[in-house]
Amino acid sequence: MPAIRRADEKLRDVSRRMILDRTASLLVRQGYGTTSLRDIAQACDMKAGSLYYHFESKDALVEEILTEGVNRVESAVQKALDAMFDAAPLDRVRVAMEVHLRTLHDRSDYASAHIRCFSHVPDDMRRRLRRTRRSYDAVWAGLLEAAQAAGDIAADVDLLTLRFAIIGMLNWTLEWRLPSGAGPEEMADRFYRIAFQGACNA
Amino acid sequence: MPAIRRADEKLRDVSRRMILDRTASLLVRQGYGTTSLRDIAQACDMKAGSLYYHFESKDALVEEILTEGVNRVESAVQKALDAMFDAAPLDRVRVAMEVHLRTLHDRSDYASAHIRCFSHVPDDMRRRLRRTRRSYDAVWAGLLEAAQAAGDIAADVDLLTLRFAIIGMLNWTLEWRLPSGAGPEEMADRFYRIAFQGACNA
DNA sequence: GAAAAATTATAACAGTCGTTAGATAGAAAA
DNA sequence: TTTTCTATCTAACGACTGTTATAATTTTTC
Repeated sequence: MPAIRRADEKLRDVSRRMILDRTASLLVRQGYGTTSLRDIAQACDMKAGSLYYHFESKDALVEEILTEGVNRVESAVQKALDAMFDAAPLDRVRVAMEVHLRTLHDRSDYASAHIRCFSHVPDDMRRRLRRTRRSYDAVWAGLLEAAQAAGDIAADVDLLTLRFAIIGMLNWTLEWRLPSGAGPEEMADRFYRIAFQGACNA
Repeated sequence: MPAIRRADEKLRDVSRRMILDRTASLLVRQGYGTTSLRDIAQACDMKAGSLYYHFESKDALVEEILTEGVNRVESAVQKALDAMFDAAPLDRVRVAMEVHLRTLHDRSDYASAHIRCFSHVPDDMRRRLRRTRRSYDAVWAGLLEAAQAAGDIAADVDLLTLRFAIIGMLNWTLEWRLPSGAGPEEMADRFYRIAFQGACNA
């Protein structure tokens, strides 16, 4: 189907990836229940039945996307943190915010699809996704605990609430269009400034 | 249908309100596309066709719920602000956060349904909902401008970003279960402390 | 009580849903 | 070329969708 293709990658993998990509985009815009297999097939220049050569069901296709959504964010953040393992705790938090936000707004829609569709997906799928999330949650819990242990975060700040606040700020950006001129990194820095130094005059 | 009913309220209005309430609850849990009229009817101990006596279409029913969702939050916040019109700008912000969060987590699901379903609703409905949102956005813009004009918010803090951050923190609480023991008001206070004084040691 | 009005149920419509089995085309291997 | 495997299409299945016209029922009015 694609005109140009590296010799070492199978058509199978290319089509599979295309289906995943375009389905993710549809999921972001239309949601889980409103996106039909025929919608997906049309976006891939295919027929609905052909999708079953690559995926055993609609839910299997969706679940793979949403799972990859979390995993992409987690591995991007983890990679950035590993490259600065000896930095100051709060710097690590700031970088994690930047990478999280950048991954959310990059060209692919996997992470956005996860955020947009998570709560409306069938119960058993959501249960499995929740397990996948937990690993990423632990990354953040560790980051904030380290910063508080180092005395950089005030002792009376509840870390769970702080984590809610940070992730909420970042993920909620999907609901707005970011101010033109301010990329994800710039926005993340502004959020960092608000959450850690506060919006008030010091 | 309901066993007990005040003498001065019409059966029509009671049924209509019940349909709205229960549909809102379904929308929160299942989303727009996955909630069928037969689901709704069953939740109301009715048949799907009977819903058309009260609403001219599924979308009309949904739109009324989502619109009321914003309006409830706005009027609750506005009412609280009117009762403290001469308070310090930041106190007004803190109270707005509390009322917003409390309305989001009260027994009715209108505001939650709006937040959960907004992005997956048909395009024309979403356009109209966006107009409704604008009025509430203006309330927040005014609140923050006043606080910055009074010198309570640092001059170099971008107010649009701050608004994103605050609304994002508050609305994202729908995706977690709030820490047991901390009600909406307590959580709002913690968020206020984070956003305005910062999580760092001063 | 009967008559009128308001509210819900019934049953079907055309269309779409996820899914499947089998046919078909294309590329790779022989 | 012939054969074999890969990838997609076709056409249909039963179930479900929003919606409608009409009938039945309940509630209110007299």
